[in-house]
Parts: sequence; structure tokens; C-alpha cells
Amino acid sequence: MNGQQKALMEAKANVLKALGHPTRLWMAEQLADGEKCVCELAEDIDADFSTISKHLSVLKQAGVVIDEKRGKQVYYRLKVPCILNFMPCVEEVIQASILTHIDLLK
Amino acid sequence: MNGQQKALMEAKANVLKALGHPTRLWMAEQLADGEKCVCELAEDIDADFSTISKHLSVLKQAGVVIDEKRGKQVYYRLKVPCILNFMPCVEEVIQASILTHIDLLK
DNA sequence: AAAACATTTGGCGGTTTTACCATATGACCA
DNA sequence: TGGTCATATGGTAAAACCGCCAAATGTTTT
Repeated sequence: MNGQQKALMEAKANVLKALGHPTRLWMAEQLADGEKCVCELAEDIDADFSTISKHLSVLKQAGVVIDEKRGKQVYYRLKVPCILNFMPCVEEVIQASILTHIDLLK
Repeated sequence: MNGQQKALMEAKANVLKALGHPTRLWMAEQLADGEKCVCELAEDIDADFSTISKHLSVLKQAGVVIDEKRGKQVYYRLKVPCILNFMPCVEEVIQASILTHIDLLK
């Protein structure tokens, strides 16, 4: 791995890392149908507003979402919606893990 | 988000988190063409063997890879190859970020 | 059985992440 | 202008993560 490749790997890992937190992943999924303001996202998350804001900031910094202030509220939306396509495969991983677990119990 | 949904989110985030490290992501990509032993993976990684082993353990625990010992060596392979399909979209995110940066400079 | 080899495990210091609290910002409203 | 609402930022303590070293494990070779 040379320097260029390494930098690319870091950049790619960074995107996945941003999605690698339950709250942030959930947020990304919530934005599937379109933009939402912070307050809407916050409704279903049991955490401080500052925590929520920081999670959104991580997603934004990773390039996953973009924000837009309109009036008092800030709206977030997916910048690159294809990340939603990850989910079926991620679920497949989990499914496979569960099956492996069951197998081990036999 | 209820308890069940929360647990699922955690499981899903865990898979993405496992891939959210440059070394681990690189490893996963290396396994695209088929299994490799630890020693083969180690050839191109500048890190202690113990570090490499631990990274593989994280991937395994996340359900991304499985290992098989044959003789003195341990072979790893992708358990659910569809994770490789994430990469084009991840690169798209990076590409979009770069374009945004350039725009901001204007 | 001992030595050599491939990999894993345990432990430790240093860095990063996370979540909360308190406070700041910026926009609308009275 | 002052107040309130929505969100962001700074600080901090606890937890998790990372990479190295040393030592353990299991396997083959001699």
C-alpha cells in the first residue's frame, strides 16, 4: 500500500465509520424519504440535542449529508443516497451471523 | 426507536464500524478474489502481527469474514461478499466531497 | 520431545469517541 | 430591542479504540 492508496483507504474508511454508529445510521435511514430538520430527527432519539447535533456534524463532515438553514430550523438531507443500498447487505451479514450462532448451538 | 429496533441498529452499525478502519477495509477488499492467509495479508501491511490479528478478529466478530485453520496457517475469506458492492458508492461520496471543496474555493 | 513457525491473547500507554452540561449563536417574534 | 426558539460549540469525564510488546497456543518439522 503506497501513500496514495493509503489516503484513499482512509477516506473510504472514514465514510463507513461515520455510518458505524447506531444513532448516525438511524439518522441516515430516516433521511431516505427526504430532508428532515434536526427537531424531527430528535423526536425519536433519546439523547441530548447537543449529542444529536454532533452526530449530524460527523455525518456532514464525512460527506454523507448536507445541511441547509431555513428560518429557525436546519434541514439535513442525504448528499449521496446510494448509501441506503448498503442496508440489505448489512442485514444479510447479520442474518448470516445469527445462523452461524444457531449452528454453533447444535 | 424501541428496544428491538435499537438492537438491530446496533448490529447494523457494528458491521459498518468494523469496515470503518483503513486496515480492515483494505483487508476486506483483499479478500475479494478469495481467501488469503494471515501471512499473505500481512505482507502489505506495515503493522505488528498482533495488530493484524486483532483487526481480523474484529471483522470476524462483526460477521464480515470467517476463518479456517489449515495446517499452520489460518485462512480468512469474506462471509458475505456483497459488502464489496459498497465501494463504488463510498467512492461517490468522496468524489462529491471533493467537488464540494472545489466549489467552496471559488 | 524439542525446535520452529503462524497466529492469537493479554496487557499497557496514548489517542479518539461519546454523551452530557453549560453556554453561545443566529433567526424570528413581541 | 429583548425574548424565545432551534441548533451549534466548548468543555469534561468515562469508555472505547489502537498499536506495540511480551507471552501463550496449536501445528508441523526434526
